[in-house]
Amino acid sequence: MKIGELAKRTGVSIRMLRYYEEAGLLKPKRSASGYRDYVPNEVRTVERIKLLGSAGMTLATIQQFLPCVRGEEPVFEPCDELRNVLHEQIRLTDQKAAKLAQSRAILERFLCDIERR
Amino acid sequence: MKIGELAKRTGVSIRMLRYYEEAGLLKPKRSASGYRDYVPNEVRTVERIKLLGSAGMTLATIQQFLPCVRGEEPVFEPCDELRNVLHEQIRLTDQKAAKLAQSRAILERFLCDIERR
DNA sequence: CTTGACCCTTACAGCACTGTAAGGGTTTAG
DNA sequence: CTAAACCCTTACAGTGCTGTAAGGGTCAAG
Repeated sequence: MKIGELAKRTGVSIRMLRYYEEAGLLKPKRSASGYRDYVPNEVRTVERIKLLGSAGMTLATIQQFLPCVRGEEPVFEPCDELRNVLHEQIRLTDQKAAKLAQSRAILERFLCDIERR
Repeated sequence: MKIGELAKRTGVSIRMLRYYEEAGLLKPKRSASGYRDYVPNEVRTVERIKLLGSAGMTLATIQQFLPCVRGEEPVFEPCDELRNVLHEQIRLTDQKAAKLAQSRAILERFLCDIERR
C-alpha cells in the first residue's frame, strides 16, 4: 500500500504519515523506486497513534507507548515501565485541567464584574 | 522608571515587557537616549496583563480587553463588545477542558487495560 | 577616563505539530 | 509515447510565547 492510500484509509495527511515515520512510529519498506510500501496492518497502527494522540500524548511519548499496544496481544513486557508513562501522562493532564479551571474562574469573575456595572 | 526596574517590580522578564510593547499593550515614552520610560502606573497594567494571561488569554485578546480594565474606573464603554470576548474566551476554555477530560478518560482506560493484564 | 551595570535593536532557537511549495522522479491509463 | 496522478526530499511558514546572543550605545561611580 502506498502512502496516498494509507492517508485515505486513515484520514491522516500524507505530511503527517511522513512525520510519524520521522518520529520512528512507522517504518514502511521501500519499493525499488523509493516509494513507501505499507503493510495493511499499518492502518491499525495509525489508528492507534491517532488514539494516543487524542489522549494528549506527544509523538515522542507515543513512541515509548506504541510497542506496548502494537501486535495482536494488546499488552506485553515493557509495560511495567509504561505504566509510569501513563501515570505521568495523567498527572500532566490533571495539571492542565487544574490550570484551565483556574483560568475559567478568573474569566467568570471578570464577567461578573462587567455584568454588574 | 526604566525597564529593568519594571521587570523587578512585576516579576516579568525584560524580554516579555518588550514583547508586550510589540503587541501594543504598553506604550512607554522614550528618554532622549532612547531608553523606555515607564510611569509608575504601568506596574498595575503589567499586573493586569499577567492576570488576563493567566486566564488563558492571548496577548492579542488581552489587547482588546485591556482598555476596559485600564484606568481607575474598572470598566467603561467598549465593554459591551468585550463581554462577547469574555464569553468566547470562556467557551474556548470549556472546550479545551472537555477535550482534556476526554483525553483523561482515554488514558484511564489504557491504565485499566494494563493493570489487569 | 574607565569600567561595570543597563539599555537598545535585530534575530535566531525551541516546542509540537501541520501546511505548502519547490524541484524532480515514477507509474499508469489512454 | 504522453500526460495526469502519485511519490520523493528538503525546507520554510505559522502559532504564542520565551530565552539568549550578537553588536553596540548610555549612565553612574570611582
